Amino acid sequence: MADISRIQEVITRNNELFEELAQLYKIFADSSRVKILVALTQSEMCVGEISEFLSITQSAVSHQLRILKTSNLVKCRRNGKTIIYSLADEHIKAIIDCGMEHITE
Amino acid sequence: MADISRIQEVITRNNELFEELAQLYKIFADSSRVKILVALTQSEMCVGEISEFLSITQSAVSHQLRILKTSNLVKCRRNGKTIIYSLADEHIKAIIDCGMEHITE
DNA sequence: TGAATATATGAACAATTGCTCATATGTTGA
DNA sequence: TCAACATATGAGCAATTGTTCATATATTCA
Repeated sequence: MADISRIQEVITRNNELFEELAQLYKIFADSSRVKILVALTQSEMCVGEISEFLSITQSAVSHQLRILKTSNLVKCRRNGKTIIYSLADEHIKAIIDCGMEHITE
Repeated sequence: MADISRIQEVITRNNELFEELAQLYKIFADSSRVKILVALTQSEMCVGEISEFLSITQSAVSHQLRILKTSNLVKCRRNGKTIIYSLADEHIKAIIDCGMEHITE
């Protein structure tokens, strides 16, 4: 039996942290974005390639990539006419693996 | 440089798995639910206690707890008039910690 | 320079979501 | 049995979201 009011205080004090945490999970909370991120754990890719295997329009992919980029989960570089996306850091794979472990238990 | 069509095939074949993964993250994608889950990592609690420190109505908490329960993230038991909620398993803390690590890097 | 190709952006819309309000259900103790 | 308390549920609503369509921007190459 823990002291509830102490827990309450911790939650309240770190309120913004938990808002931010929810915000992070919100990005993983869409299957298109999850599939994009999973694909990018294997290899960098351009928009057209992603669009093709997700069976959604180029526009939709572009919108999702913008969300991922704004959240610093992916980065991109231009290569001629195409723009190549890749994961921004290694944490992302860890987060995916962590959720995966819960599902496939 | 990996073989894109192989990646595409893996994504397509495991399609439902990624849908399920996104569904899992969707549950963590709300700050009220995150705070509830974090609080429950510290101690089991009844609905009234949760409602109090989240500053949302008992009804809202109840709705969220139903979502958490349906998704098997929390379990509950009755104790007289109150109903006491606790985490369903230890994975949940792991998922939270994993996201937290990304934020506080 | 201008057509072709690749990507980004904005508006619009349907679907989903989290909340509140009102009320129902369930439990206790007098 | 009935009032008081704790929790659950359903309807309704505003806000957010993911997509498509149309169009803008950027790059290459003839």
